[in-house]
Amino acid sequence: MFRIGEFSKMSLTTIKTLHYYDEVGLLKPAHIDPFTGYRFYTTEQLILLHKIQSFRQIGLSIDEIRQLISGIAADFIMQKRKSELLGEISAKQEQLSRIEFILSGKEEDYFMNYEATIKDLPEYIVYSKRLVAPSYADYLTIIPAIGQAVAAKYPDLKCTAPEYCCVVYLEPEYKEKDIHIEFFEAVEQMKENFDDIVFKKLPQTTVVSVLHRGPYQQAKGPSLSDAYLFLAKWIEDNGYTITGHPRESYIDGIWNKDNAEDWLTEVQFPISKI
Amino acid sequence: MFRIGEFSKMSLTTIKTLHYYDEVGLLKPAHIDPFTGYRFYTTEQLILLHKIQSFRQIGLSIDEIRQLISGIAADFIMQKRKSELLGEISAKQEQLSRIEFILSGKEEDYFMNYEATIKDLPEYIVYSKRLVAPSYADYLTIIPAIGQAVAAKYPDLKCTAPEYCCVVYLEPEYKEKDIHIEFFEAVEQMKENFDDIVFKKLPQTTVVSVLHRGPYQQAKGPSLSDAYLFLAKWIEDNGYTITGHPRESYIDGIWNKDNAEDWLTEVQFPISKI
DNA sequence: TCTTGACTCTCCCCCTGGCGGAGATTGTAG
DNA sequence: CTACAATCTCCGCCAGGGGGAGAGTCAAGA
Repeated sequence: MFRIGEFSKMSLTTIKTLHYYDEVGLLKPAHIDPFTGYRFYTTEQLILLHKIQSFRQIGLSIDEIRQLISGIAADFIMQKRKSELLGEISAKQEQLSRIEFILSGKEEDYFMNYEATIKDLPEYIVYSKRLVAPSYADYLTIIPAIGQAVAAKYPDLKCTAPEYCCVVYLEPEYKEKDIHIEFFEAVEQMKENFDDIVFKKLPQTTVVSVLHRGPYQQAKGPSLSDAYLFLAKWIEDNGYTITGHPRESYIDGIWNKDNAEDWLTEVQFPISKI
Repeated sequence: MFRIGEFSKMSLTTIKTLHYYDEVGLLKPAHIDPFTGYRFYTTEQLILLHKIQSFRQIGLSIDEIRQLISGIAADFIMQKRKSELLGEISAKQEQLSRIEFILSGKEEDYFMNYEATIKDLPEYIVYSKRLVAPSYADYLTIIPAIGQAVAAKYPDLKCTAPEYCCVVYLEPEYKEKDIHIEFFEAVEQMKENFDDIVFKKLPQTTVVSVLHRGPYQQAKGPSLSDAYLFLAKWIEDNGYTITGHPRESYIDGIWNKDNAEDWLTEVQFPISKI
């Protein structure tokens, strides 16, 4: 019978840990003096603790070790831990890749000053319209008109709060003219389609996004196209693939901010891992 | 200005998390109503939160993000996180390797029923003696004699509590006769050498160890040599290299347990990763 | 026999990054 | 005026222990 300090040195385990294992019922002392409360251990406990240490070293939780010691389903627990580990390793490797991407950005690559974030967009109920815009400048007339048409048809229909209003680019390459787009605005309920307005559910999607602050085009400072360049590079360097058309979601713009420097747009690419 | 619920939907962040970020000073609302306590956010906070999310996704802590936002030492923090990640990934890969080793052990490999544990042995002050034992059976006469000789020379010298008493095998291959060994016993202080007894410090060492329960040799059931086989396989399969001679450390034996089934021996191999 | 110092006990708080719930206000729509 | 939704603060919880306070125990030296 060893007192806890001696047992702690034999097993290379701190007294605190032995207290804890006693408390959670993982390793009870062979005997506890009923008067002093002193814990006494034997070499039986040393064997068990050696087992516990080996299981802790492969990352099993106290609870899993408790199950293993009860003698059940060793293979099942090991398989479970193995698949956990595979997931954890690939998550860390992804973080590493993203860090290296950031470290690779030089000061002179001014378009690298975005922060890419992965988001799981929820499902949205939207009305939508496909159209071909002669040029970007025409957005400002075309898009408000759609909203007005819907409001005229369904006066009770409300947009979601907060608003989610975006444009999807249907063509792969960049164009200055005759831009094929689909416009979406999130609303609270589905309604019947009319004219070219289609109500649908925009499914849940995983995207990588950046926020673009400022006007859409400018001579000095980043234009919106830099956000696209950045995301394309990010997606390639971090081993993702694009699974859909890019979206621009408008947060602040000419309708609520006079100064173009204050405009805020989110660019999103649907992606998945390999 | 958005209330917290609306802001939460815009940013895809839970209200709880926003409360928490406010509390820890990571993201303060633009305004708090002094009468109701309601929090109000603007798109400025949305931009900042987007940054925070991207940093959280690469595993930075709240504190590190707070430093980054204060505008200091971005590269330093990223490098630090990178080396952390490299360490974490290799730790997980080691766990994976150990799990796969366990899963590869079939029921019929009865010698696989050991549990390998890595330990950092502390430094020990020991007296030691090199000798050649004609056979294993001679241990029982040779070793006690050494202890008696030391006790006669230094009556005040005490062994450590708990005892640490081990034999190191100086030759690489297994032998049944004329075994070259070095015997160690941990004591409390250094003393002058005498005869063939040498006092020294056994340096701190990393070992992989198993516990062997039962007699040293037996017809059915594992013999001590199975522990060596097991460890050798473990070391190779998990990508370690042996960096020293194996040790047997005696915990329970004939001196305190009559029944050989109760003997307990620890076998240790000094190792390092690649 | 007394004292001193080393051990050990229990109890409580701390770490991370939030999550869940209770009970009390506040805001808004019918 | 009354629901009901939104929000507030406060408290406890997770894993795996670490740190320390204050009190009781044990063994050896004077």
